[in-house]
Amino acid sequence: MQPPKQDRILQAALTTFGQRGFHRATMEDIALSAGVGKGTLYLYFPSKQALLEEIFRTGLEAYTTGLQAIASGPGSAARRLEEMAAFALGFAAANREFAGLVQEGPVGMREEFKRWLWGLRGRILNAVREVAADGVGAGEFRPLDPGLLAHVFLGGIHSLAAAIVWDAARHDPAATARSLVDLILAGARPPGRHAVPGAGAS
Amino acid sequence: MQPPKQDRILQAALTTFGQRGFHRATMEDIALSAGVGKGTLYLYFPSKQALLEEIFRTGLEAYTTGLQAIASGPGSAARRLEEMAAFALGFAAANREFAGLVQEGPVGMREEFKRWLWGLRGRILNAVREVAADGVGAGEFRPLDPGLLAHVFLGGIHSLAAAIVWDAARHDPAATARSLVDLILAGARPPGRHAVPGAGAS
Amino acid sequence: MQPPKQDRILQAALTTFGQRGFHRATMEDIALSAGVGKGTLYLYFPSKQALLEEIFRTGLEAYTTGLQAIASGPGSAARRLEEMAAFALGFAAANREFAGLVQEGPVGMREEFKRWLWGLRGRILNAVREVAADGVGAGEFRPLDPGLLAHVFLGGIHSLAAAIVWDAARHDPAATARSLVDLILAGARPPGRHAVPGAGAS
Amino acid sequence: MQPPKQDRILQAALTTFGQRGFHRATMEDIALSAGVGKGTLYLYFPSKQALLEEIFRTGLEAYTTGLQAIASGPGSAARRLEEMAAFALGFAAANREFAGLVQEGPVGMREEFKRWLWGLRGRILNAVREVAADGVGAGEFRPLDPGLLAHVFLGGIHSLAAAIVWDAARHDPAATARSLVDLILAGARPPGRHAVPGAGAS
DNA sequence: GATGAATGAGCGTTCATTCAT
DNA sequence: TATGAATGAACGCTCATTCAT
Repeated sequence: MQPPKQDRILQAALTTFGQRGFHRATMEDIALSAGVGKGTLYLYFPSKQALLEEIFRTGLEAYTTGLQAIASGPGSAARRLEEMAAFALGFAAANREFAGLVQEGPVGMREEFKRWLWGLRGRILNAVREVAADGVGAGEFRPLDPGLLAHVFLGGIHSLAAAIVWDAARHDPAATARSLVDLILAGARPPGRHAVPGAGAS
Repeated sequence: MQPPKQDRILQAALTTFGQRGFHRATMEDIALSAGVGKGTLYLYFPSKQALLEEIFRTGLEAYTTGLQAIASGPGSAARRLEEMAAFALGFAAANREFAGLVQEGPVGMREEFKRWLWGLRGRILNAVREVAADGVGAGEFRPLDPGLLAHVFLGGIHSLAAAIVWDAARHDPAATARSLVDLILAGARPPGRHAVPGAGAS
Repeated sequence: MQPPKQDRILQAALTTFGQRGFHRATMEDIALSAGVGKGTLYLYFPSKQALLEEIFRTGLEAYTTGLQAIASGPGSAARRLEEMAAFALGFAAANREFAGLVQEGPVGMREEFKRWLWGLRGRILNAVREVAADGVGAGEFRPLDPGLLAHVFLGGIHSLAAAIVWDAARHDPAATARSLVDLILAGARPPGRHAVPGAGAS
Repeated sequence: MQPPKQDRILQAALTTFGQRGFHRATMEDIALSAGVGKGTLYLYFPSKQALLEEIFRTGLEAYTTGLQAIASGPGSAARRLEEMAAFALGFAAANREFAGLVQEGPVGMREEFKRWLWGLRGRILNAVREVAADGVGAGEFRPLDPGLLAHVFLGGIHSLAAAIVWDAARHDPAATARSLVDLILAGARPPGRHAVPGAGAS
């Protein structure tokens, strides 16, 4: 009962949405879990939708901001990628309920909010893209499509995050991040073997 | 009115679920879209849930089977990865509505069906993992964690697929697949530069 | 498949109504049980209601007619009452499904049909009433309200019939009829004891 | 709006079920009649079924308890029978709607509840049976089957009650009860006339 | 502010009935 | 005559939201 009521409600909503899914969760469930009356929810949030959106907004904003801060921070491109990966995986591990909810997808959201989500996704992709472009500019990376690297990097992270959420197994975000970045930087081919032009189309 | 009624209904359901989301779509919407009476839906599918699950089952089974066939087919590991990427991106491009629906996530599905989905996901990851292991065994790839490669590979593909679905822009699956695989195989570092132990902390 | 189709349908409807109750029985159930197509039912009966009413009509008409025949037949009043009781109990025992259905009551019947039923009930009460009046007129019975005797007589029979239907136990209609009539004719008091005016207030 | 809402709803349900029959009555009808919203019904009763069962339970429990109290009370057997008859007929007259509903039969009830009803019926029959057995034991009645007397007694009462419900005519429960019991006690035969052995089978 | 009783729009599902074959 | 695929009106029930206290 110590945290301000608004936070208690958000936490209760997060838990409830996570457990039962957005549509199966009722406002009564949430009120019960928050230890407040049903009507009280509406003093702090105008609707069930708004509750969900607020959770998404707050959580994803923190996630995005964290990634952007690292992206625009100091260090080599490789170093920053590794930090971003560690941050993202650590975020998922530290916020399983939230991560699970996000994986349920943009269920029943207003079109407008879906666009905001898509924009956010773009901001994250952009952050990675810029790091990649930095790397290319600095000669740290070979010339490559920064956008493609962003998809592979983030896609890999989110796939791993999904596994973390589902398996409930312990993972070491830092170690996983190191391996992931190593794979992406060094590639799968053995050192010394060069790509043969046109090899892919043989 | 030519395609058999069951297919008309599935198609209508796919479209309606895709446009409005599972929960907002009503059986009446679907019936209208299929050009049949509401009761007719129940002659072919026992419930709204079943309709959704049938769509997922059919589509994802085809997707998974396609990937598995390539994975266990002939060709070098690199070659197979490229074909799988091309197949996956082509599948998403050719089935935008379905791909979009899948991205909505397992909304409101029975726990049992969620487990089936998760198992399917495992089968797909496994297919990639095996190709990766083949590559490592044949010396085509350096020693690496096949599971990690699977996450990076599939994560990258699904991230690109999401972009394809949203942007409605034209993409060339084959070309994108080539670039993607090239990046993963060769890595982001310039050729000749080797990973320096501890380089990430420069 | 030998009995004419109309009878097969009626029999199937009787069984199905009896097993599931009128509202829970579906026309499909009945068609299945009769071994005909659903549409065929409507060639013989205009509606589900009509099917039920026809069953009631046929069965109750036979019941009523049987009772009336005995009532207006030969024999002493006591003798006729005994025959009527035996007939009624035998009818219930021989037509359990039908008797059970009747005990479910006039479920969902049109007001018009309910009136017909009520009229039928009146005809049966009248038949007994006339026998009672005969008995009084002939000095076989003491002066009494024939209508009251009709209620007691039929009420007793129907209460016993309900027990027969529910218990599925074997009963001997003739013996039960004899006991029933004996009780009603001789009364519960020991022979020789006369009703003492005001005795009830002792 | 004065009686507590639960009672208003029960009353409205009783009336509506009585007028339209259980299956034709809709929850909306009932809500309208009770002057509350449709959803409100579900705050007090979990389902339409439950509403019906509650009506039956409450009413029949009162009826049964009343009869049992008289049966196990003081007084001669004859006296108690008369009081029970008066109570039963008075109950029907005072609760016409309820009595009519009961006569509709156990429509659409769960098998479990039907068994409860049947058990209740057994309790009532038993109450009468015990009074009859008392009478026999005390020499007040001649040796007779108490169960048979119970069927005749209750059957007669319920037949009369049905007439009361349908006719909407004024009846005097006490007087009718007196006549009924007199008939059953003294029998239909003129005083002094004894049953001739074998007469029934002549 | 806080509550929870009350509301009623909305939806999945059933099934008697129709009608093209 | 016989069929059963197709229909859509009808209804029980849920739950987000409101508002009197």
